[in-house]
Amino acid sequence: MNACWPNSIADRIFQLYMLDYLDGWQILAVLLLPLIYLCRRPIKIAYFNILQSVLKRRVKFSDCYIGQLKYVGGIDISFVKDDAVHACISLVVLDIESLETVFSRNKMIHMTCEYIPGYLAFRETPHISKLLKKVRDDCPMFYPDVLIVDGNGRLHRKEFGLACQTGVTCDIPCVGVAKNLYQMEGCLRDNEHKSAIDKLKSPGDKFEIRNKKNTVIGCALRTTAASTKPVYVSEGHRVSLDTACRVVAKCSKYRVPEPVRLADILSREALRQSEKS
DNA sequence: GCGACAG
DNA sequence: ATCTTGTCGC
Repeated sequence: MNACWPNSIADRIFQLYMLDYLDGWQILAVLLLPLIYLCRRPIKIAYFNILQSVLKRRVKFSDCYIGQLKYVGGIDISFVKDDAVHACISLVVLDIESLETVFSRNKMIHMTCEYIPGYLAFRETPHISKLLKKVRDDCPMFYPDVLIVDGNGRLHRKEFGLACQTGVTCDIPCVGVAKNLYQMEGCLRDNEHKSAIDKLKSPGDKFEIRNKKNTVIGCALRTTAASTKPVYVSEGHRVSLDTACRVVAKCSKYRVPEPVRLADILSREALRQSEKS
């Protein structure tokens, strides 16, 4: 059963309202979101489509940093096996030069929305934005300058995936990193794609991924010498694809960039600890 | 309508 | 997302 109200919804509406992201009708639209979580899948999808297109108008696929890039944040959510509700979300903040953890926080949550491919953001963004807001209030000195989430940004059917929605909702520069290719028309795991992967020889090598409309929406990036399989990097918000790739390449010791990797380890560990007690 | 499908 | 040890190779 997912018949419960997301307790973050008030925060979310307020946040969007304050950022001047929503007019009257759109506020109504977001107010209805918890009700929509209870509806059937086709209704959810129709509604999510509308919200995506509303929020998409705010996304910026260009570099607009304020100040210097110092802290990189990573977000990940881990789940309990056979339990669709209980999960743990972790935020890790690293110094981009030394790659040392300067801050981390995790929190037990319960998911209110099922996973629908293409609409991952509606499942994860409420929790991410809540955690970020808390960090911004409690320890603003460690608030990340750029955030890496594990999920796509612009590399998405509607060019508006998790990283975009998180970036826009929280108004933070955001990069999307996916471990698998999100397949859609014009971008498939076919032989052409596989042969392009084979051409990636050294860390930092990448190739563009294009839309059906021939727009560059993301990159396959080889992060280390050891990993044959690339990660898929795309713009989230307030970063260009070029910058996104540079940030990801810079903080990759292993295939998955450190912030996301450490967040994954931390949230998994926290989940195991809470299971014992 | 059917299949594919980030986490 | 989750289950899951060792093992082969640089």
